[in-house]
Amino acid sequence: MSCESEIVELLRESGQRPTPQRLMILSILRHREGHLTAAEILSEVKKEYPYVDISTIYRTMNALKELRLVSETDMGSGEYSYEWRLAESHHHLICRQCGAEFSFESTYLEGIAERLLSDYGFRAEMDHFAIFGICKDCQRAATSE
Amino acid sequence: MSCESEIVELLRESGQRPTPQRLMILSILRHREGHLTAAEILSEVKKEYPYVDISTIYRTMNALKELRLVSETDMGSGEYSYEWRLAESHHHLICRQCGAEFSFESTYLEGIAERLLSDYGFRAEMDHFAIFGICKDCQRAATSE
DNA sequence: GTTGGTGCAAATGATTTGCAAAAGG
DNA sequence: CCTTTTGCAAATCATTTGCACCAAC
Repeated sequence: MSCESEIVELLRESGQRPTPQRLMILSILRHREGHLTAAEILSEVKKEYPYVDISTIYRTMNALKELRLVSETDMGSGEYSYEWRLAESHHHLICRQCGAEFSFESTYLEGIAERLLSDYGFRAEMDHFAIFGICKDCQRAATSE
Repeated sequence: MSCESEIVELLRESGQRPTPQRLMILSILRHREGHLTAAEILSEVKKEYPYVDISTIYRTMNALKELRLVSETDMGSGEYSYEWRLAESHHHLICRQCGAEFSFESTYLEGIAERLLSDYGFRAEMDHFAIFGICKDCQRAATSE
């Protein structure tokens, strides 16, 4: 991949080592669209190298989180989801009734970060939001009861 | 309290019973500003009645969550925070460097829910958001390094 | 009485950690 | 070599659950 070397560089700069495990994890994060849980990443990596441990996934995710290369999102399932941050920015609508997920473009939230910066001096990182609510279908079902 | 009876009514309507434990929990949620973790609620309730169990707190929070009386928010600490939903709506800015918390008015996000409803038919519940980023002081510290 | 709620203890499940061995630079 | 990372196993920690007893209606 074209930007593989940039990432290796980034890891090195922060005193970290581009081990094969990490490169496999990175490749999976970058080539699979959307968010993955630690367990999902683990099972993908195991296809290539069955000896990886879940702790390595978590340790890698924490390292990448600090480098701001991945985002960690609470999708309401009890486990976190991770996503490559340089993917096209978007957010999620999650129906708390039927569990359906929709994504929407980040343009909806664009103005907010600017206002928070000018009003509070706070540099908000609005990468990957999960917004809970009720979807169209469940609303219809509720009113027709 | 003035609206105590309304809440008791709400519980009854959904087939639930206003037990002393629940009333204590409700009172704490309504009289303490801001968000509380399950453990914090527990220790408050224990001041009055030392036999409560943490499981009762969780069961009550889940019941109140379903009645939409409390919100549950991931504040990034590894445990959820709960808050009385009818409190004045606001959101949180949390600095991921120093951990400082600021709140901001819900007006910032008001337009978004409307747009999500008209564009996607999704009724978003944007009660109590936690937005992570870098606060003013930590930005200043970073640039002056 | 019947249903729902509590306390307790035990289970669960995600995430973290200690440690000795292996690998990177 | 010296430092970081790994795999493994064990620990941790928040949350949930089974169950017998109790309380509300």
